[in-house]
Amino acid sequence: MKHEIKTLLTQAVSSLKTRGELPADIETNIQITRTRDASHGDFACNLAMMLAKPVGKNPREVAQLLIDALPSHGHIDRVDIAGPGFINFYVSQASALSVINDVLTQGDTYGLSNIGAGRKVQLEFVSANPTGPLHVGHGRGAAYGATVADLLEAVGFNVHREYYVNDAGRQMDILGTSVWLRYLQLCDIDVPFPSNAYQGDYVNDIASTLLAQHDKNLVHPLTAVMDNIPADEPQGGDKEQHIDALIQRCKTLLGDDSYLQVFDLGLNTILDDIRQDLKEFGVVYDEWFSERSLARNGLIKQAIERLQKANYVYEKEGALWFKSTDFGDEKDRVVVRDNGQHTYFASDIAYHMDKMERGFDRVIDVWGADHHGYVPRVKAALKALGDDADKLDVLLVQFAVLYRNGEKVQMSTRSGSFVTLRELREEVGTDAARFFYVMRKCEQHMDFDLDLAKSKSSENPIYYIQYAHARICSVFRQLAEKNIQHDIGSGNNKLEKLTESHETELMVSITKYPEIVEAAALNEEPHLLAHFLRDLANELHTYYNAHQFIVDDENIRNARLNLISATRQVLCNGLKLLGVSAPESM
RNA sequence: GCCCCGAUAGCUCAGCUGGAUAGAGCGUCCCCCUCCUAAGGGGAAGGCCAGAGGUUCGAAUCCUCUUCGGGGCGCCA
Repeated sequence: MKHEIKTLLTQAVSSLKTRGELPADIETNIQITRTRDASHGDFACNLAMMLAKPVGKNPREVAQLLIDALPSHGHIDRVDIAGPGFINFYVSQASALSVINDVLTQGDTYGLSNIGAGRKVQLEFVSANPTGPLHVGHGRGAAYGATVADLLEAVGFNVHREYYVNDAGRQMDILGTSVWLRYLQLCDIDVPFPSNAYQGDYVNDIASTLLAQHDKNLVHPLTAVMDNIPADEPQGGDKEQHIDALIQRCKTLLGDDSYLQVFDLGLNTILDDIRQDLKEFGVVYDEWFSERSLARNGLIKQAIERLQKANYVYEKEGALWFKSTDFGDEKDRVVVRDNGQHTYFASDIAYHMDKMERGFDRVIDVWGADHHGYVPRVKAALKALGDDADKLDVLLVQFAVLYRNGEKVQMSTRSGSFVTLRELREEVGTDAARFFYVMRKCEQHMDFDLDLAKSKSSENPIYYIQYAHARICSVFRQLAEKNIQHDIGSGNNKLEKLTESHETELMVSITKYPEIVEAAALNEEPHLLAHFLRDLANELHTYYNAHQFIVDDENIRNARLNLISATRQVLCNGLKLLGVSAPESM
């Protein structure tokens, strides 16, 4: 309807232009909005006020010109000028009622559209280092990314969901070494555990598996392990030097093959856990992209060579630097260190180069807000490579700060004292977690009150929405118990019986649903849908309280049943898009 | 020091990208089940939209500055 009105106005403007009543070169930006107040009709347009000044007439005069030039339309009863020059459109009742049948016939597909026209979008999200279980901070990125992906798919984009696995680098070496040290402890070697190693229990579990697989074949005496290792921080040394020396010692004593086995056991165990965790959270991927594969396939080398060829790389103090300042970054960045190792940034350049080569129309990265400083250099690299950096959008998700008993929960992966996503799901349930995470705009800091989310009381908006859905299902169960048939066809013929204000409001909301899905998808703002569903549930509950559905008059009964059945369908479709279940009873 | 995000009811947040009288939930107070789930509904109170300028027919929304929060700025990953 919105689009139809816009078309009508566009026609009006062009006919006024050809008749010379509007200057031919004037620019129009036609915005149709839904009115907040029913007394202003159903839709409003501010075009007349925007044209008033350039045309040199008062807004109400312009509005009258536009209305006179407006082609007639079967579904519009009346067009008024109101206030300072708004043009208000009144939609016919028949048109308003028709939405109910639309929903009932379209079912699961109501709200879907094809605005994306099959364009390929790649969405990379979570991509947490596989050095430990996902924590609640990752949960927000997971819920947000998955929902944006589903929304984009709902409006017709071809979405490719991807997880970038950081299976290379120092953090992973620390993990491998942590596993080995725990393994030594299991083998009664009294080796001190570094303060900078991964402290979590899961490291012990992996070490147990290692012991089961290799018996004591990977054991080395304490003296060999600790010989000449610089002191750890608690002993007055440097924790970084301490762990790095241990990593080297681990590699030397085990040899390449055995080291890789320990490393891969840690990596795969944790990755499997992450995969399972996300799956249970309703988050699935099309691809798990390995960072190590970049080097293996020569992509990093290729990326750096391309940058060199384009003359954006120079050598300084033994390292290779990328001239990102040529593209607006604050300082140049190292891509290959003086020890010959490429930096993480070099991997990222290669990864993004590869994304571009895979032919996506659009590439979206969902990152934690702490990585915001990283955006300019990645975009700079893409520009330097000659790619279209505008194809890349980085969505920054702010941290979720947890509160327990009114106090901030401190989180640290290293110390092992964090709340995992799995714990959160077990405490509050997947539905509530998914919903809570996307209830806020992603750039909004979020206070996640664990106690509140845990409490299974009416305070939880997700229960409120699910309850509305279950309530409707319950009505139909009652109907069946009373042996009354719901005649959809007859209800559809008697929709004009739906004259109560509650009913009209419900219909308007249902009509809005496709617009909400569209806006939520195109703006990457799932919270719009979350809020819409809350409002829709509220209208349903209000209606439920004010009127009986199972009444003696079968015309009214069937019409009302059609309306609540359509409402149920919209609630169900919306919840599904948010990754939340729609229970039939509660 | 530089950069990003935020500031709206007592609390947690919306506000459709500049529109008509700024909205929800929670909390507080009052009311509603002989009736399809009271896990619900209705009503009341509660606001200098952080502050000051600017842009225009019109600003919570856009721009600048100030104040106050949160986060980030490595040859770490």
